[in-house]
Amino acid sequence: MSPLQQRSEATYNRILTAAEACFADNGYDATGVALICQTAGVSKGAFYHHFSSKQEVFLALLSRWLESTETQLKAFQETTTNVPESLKLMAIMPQHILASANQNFPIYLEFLTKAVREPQIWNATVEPYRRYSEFIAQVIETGMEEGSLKSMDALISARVIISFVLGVLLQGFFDPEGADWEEVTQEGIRVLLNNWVQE
Amino acid sequence: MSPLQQRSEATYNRILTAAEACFADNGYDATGVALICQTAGVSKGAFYHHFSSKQEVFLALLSRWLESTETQLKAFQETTTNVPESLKLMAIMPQHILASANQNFPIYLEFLTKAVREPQIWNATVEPYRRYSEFIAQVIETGMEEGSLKSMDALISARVIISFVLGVLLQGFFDPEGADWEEVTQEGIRVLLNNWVQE
DNA sequence: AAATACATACCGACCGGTCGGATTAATATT
DNA sequence: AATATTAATCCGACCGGTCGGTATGTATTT
Repeated sequence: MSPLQQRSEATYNRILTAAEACFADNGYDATGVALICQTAGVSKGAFYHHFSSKQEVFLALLSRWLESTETQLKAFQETTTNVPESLKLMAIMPQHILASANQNFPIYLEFLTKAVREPQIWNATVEPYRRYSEFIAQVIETGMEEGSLKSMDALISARVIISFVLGVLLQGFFDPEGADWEEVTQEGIRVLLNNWVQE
Repeated sequence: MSPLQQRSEATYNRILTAAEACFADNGYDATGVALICQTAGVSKGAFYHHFSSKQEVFLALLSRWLESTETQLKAFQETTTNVPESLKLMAIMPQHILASANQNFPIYLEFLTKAVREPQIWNATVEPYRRYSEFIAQVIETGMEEGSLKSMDALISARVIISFVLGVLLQGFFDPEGADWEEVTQEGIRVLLNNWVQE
């Protein structure tokens, strides 16, 4: 890669990470392009050289996030040994993902609010989410085949798990002091699995 | 009430409902005061006569929503007879609340996103939510005392239920066609209660 | 020299909020 | 009952400022 390309890519990333920070701090609308440039230490010309609009940065951020979660999911697919155990692990995973990237949570919320009105964003958000659901359903079905799980509607159960995890996530973010969310997760998963595991 | 007061209150409400619709359609930031006025059939002067700022309308809307849910919750407190059964009912309730007010869901999301950054909104949102949690916890404790529920940590279990319901709500809104969410709710509650109910 | 990468100055649209005044209604006065 | 006075309600033109985006110039690399 030539030095010019290198520099170009560097500024591109500077803009992206700066935008991520600004969006997280102030929200999408309240964040001006000028602020992003200033934070990135870059001029407006550079910004519009790399991105055609503010929304494009937003979309780039979105896809980057989705890719990373997708990757983390794939990583789990390989460590799967015992089905109930891996379900337990996968349920706890999002907690840690978000714990490590807690300051970015507002952006994800913003993604959701935008997704309501912008079909482009909706697709980009919902499609990977559906993959996630089906993946979990598949794990459950594997468990049923190997006899470690009772017979049931795998997709419904997958939704139940995801719903629970999602809810804990939301609450944990908004009211971190409100409860020991780690414990809540444990208890919920315990109860759910306790019902589904074949003795 | 004098005719003048009547008219005043009428325009006040017109502005509120217009704002609710506009916010739901376009989001908070994208909704200009001018649009709200136009929708309400009211001048800008009238608007700023009743509200000191755009944000104040938003807050008024928020408190109105919180009050209504609070009321609906109180209503349940009185129909409580059998604890497991009423838990089941209460879990289904939010579904119907939101099903009837589905077009307003984006606003609630907006409430949440705003709550992240504005302490005033955060307080107004989290405080009633905590009341909600404690209310459910209390119901559970009642069930434990009367022997219909096993002995457990009531608050943790309450969070588990709420998490699950919240998650279903979110998913059901964003991906209504993705699953039979009614069934998912039923199954989740069934599993949870099945574990907690004293045989 | 040609192209890529960036910088600066600037435009036009828009938006929240203000302001002076008009209109309506309630009250006091005659 | 008619009129005058006051107060509340509402109108809409307008302002200050912001913001996304553009036009144009410069520097650096190939």
